[in-house]
Amino acid sequence: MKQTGSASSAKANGRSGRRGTGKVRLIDVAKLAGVAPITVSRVINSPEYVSPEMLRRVREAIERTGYVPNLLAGGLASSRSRLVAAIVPSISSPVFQQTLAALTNTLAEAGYQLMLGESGYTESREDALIDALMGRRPDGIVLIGIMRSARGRLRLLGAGIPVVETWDLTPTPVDSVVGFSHEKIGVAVAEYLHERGRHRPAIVTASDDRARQRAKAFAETAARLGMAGMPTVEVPTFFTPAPGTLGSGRKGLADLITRHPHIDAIFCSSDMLALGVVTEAQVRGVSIPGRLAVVGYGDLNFAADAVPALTSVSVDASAIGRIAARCIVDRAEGRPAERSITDVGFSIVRRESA
Amino acid sequence: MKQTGSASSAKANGRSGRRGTGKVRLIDVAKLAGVAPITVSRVINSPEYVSPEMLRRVREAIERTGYVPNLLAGGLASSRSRLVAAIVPSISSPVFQQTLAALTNTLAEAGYQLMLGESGYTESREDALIDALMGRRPDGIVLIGIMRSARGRLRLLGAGIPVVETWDLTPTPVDSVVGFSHEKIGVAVAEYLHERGRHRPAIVTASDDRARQRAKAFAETAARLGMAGMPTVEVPTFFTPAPGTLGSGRKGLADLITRHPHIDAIFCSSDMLALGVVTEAQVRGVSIPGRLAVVGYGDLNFAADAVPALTSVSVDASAIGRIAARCIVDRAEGRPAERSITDVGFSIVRRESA
DNA sequence: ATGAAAGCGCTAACAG
DNA sequence: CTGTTAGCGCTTTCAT
Repeated sequence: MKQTGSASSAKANGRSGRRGTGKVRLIDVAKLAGVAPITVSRVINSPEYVSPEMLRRVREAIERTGYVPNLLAGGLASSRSRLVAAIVPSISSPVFQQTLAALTNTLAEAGYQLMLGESGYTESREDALIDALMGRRPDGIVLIGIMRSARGRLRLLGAGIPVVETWDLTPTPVDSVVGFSHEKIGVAVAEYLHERGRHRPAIVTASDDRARQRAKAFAETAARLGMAGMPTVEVPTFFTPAPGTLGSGRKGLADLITRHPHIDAIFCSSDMLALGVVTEAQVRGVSIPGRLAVVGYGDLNFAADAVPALTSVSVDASAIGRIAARCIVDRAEGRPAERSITDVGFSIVRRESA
Repeated sequence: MKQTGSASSAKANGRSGRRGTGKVRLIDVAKLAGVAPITVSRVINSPEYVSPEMLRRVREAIERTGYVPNLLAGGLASSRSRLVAAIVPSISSPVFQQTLAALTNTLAEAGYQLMLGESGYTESREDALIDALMGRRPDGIVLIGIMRSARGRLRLLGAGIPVVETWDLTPTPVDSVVGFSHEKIGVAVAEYLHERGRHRPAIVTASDDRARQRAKAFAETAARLGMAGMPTVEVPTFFTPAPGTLGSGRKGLADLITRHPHIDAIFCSSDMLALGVVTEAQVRGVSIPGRLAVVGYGDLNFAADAVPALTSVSVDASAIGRIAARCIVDRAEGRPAERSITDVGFSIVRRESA
């Protein structure tokens, strides 16, 4: 008959055990402080339940041993990994960086770490990524964009953890969503240009989902307002692979102005594209905003200082990250999430280009 | 006398245990396949040791149960978390994005996940971050930049895991380093401009470590070459907080040209700053490259398409990420790292602006 | 090629 | 407020 004994005290000191990292463990700290392991655990995770004297003693022992808790073990024991997964379509896309930064930092403050995955705008990679990340038992998952694949939705739902979709709105989030309406942006920009007397709009857009939503709403609204001459004429559109670059913006204007010399406004799916359009316009001697109005999207940090300064759709990318992080942390700590759909809105920042 | 029994088989099915996630476990798969748990483990982690028939049976069971291995548990048992930590000074700094993307993807291919932390260019945050990340027992850690704080170096060394410092070179890496010499860049750019007959150079630079290294080497070389008129005259320099923006580039030129009207070349610490300088030059009617040569850094995707196209220092940011990832994976899997110092070099891409 | 036993380092549950 | 006990779900070691 084997005695389990105090499994952990079996070979407390030294690495005589099966394997082990040879590092300081919780039990080593407990020994030094002359307390039970669980007390050390409490000092770390719920100091409010520990007497000041004990706190002092244990903390000194932690200090002296240089103990760093093994969160893998803690996570396994508590079913709370304090890990949050994020799936980003493109890490190098500048619009998402602020969200990512806010996410990382807000989570870090709460003791959570972000795991990053890049899906590259394709559903299959996204699904594979979800599986890989799920194995880590994250306490939550943040998606840039909304989950369209049915299989992905099921897997997320099945995980039973908070899921936050972002940068978009949907009436049917997997769990919760924080973003804004790309459709409304398209409508608003079309109206903005219409009010300023533009009648022949065009579009330069990257071909990702959300950019297309904005373009579609823009085109429809333009048609509705009779901007294209008559409701059925299509708004000339130049597509380019995501993410948009200055170069593709230049190509966009070159293409559009050749095929449709009378356009007087362009809605770009990113500020980088808009900067490209502006650049090409300068090269061709097309005056902005005189002959051509240009509206960008993202209100990136160069928009205000470009010449002419870019009118752009501004979105609070940091807020999206912060709110998503709070949403997950709240839920993970047992607090109910405030609401499942958060619209952070947007605004059109009027500058010289339109 | 307690029997430990088969700890795991105690309450195989259902959540009658202490807690637990109610999810499918390895043992559930084993039961369904009628094999020992370890066999399922082998099918997943070392299929080469399992017979084809067994492989088939177990894989079917995995499929039918929808089993997703708990890597937290696996990591604890094997002391290999398959997690890699990355510390970035600034997530939103465009130069690092490609490295981050390459890192994430190369690691993901090898079954590793990246955990992200942002240090914000300060040593104290960096140290705190290291502690937080170490608790996760990563199999490796990647730093953008080199570790200067002594405390940080010690903690990294003490962790006993591969550490890769990047985006710089040092003869004394904590472990290994993959980057390039910022000093050489400064020298090379100064020589480049000198060869093209520029004699009154200036600098617009962000005030981060690496940018300052480039600026310093540039200034020293310029002085050595007699570019500043005589060896002791300082090269006019405009500093701006990192990261550099288009706006600060414009301010930089405005400031420099007011105080030093005769400058004929500017070395910028980023392409965004260079774009700002170019923009401001256009506004002021300063011809580029006629009166003023401008060199950027980063060779970002807009450099080639700007007007005038930006001459820039090109660095293979993706290679840094890929090599760093391989370095870590190799070491983690027991293969020896190829070498501890990798210089990926750089090149000056000659375009219109200089 | 497969299996049994024994933990990895920590925390939840329940006492006192 | 502190301690005891029993695992969390997996993999290593050693045996067959």
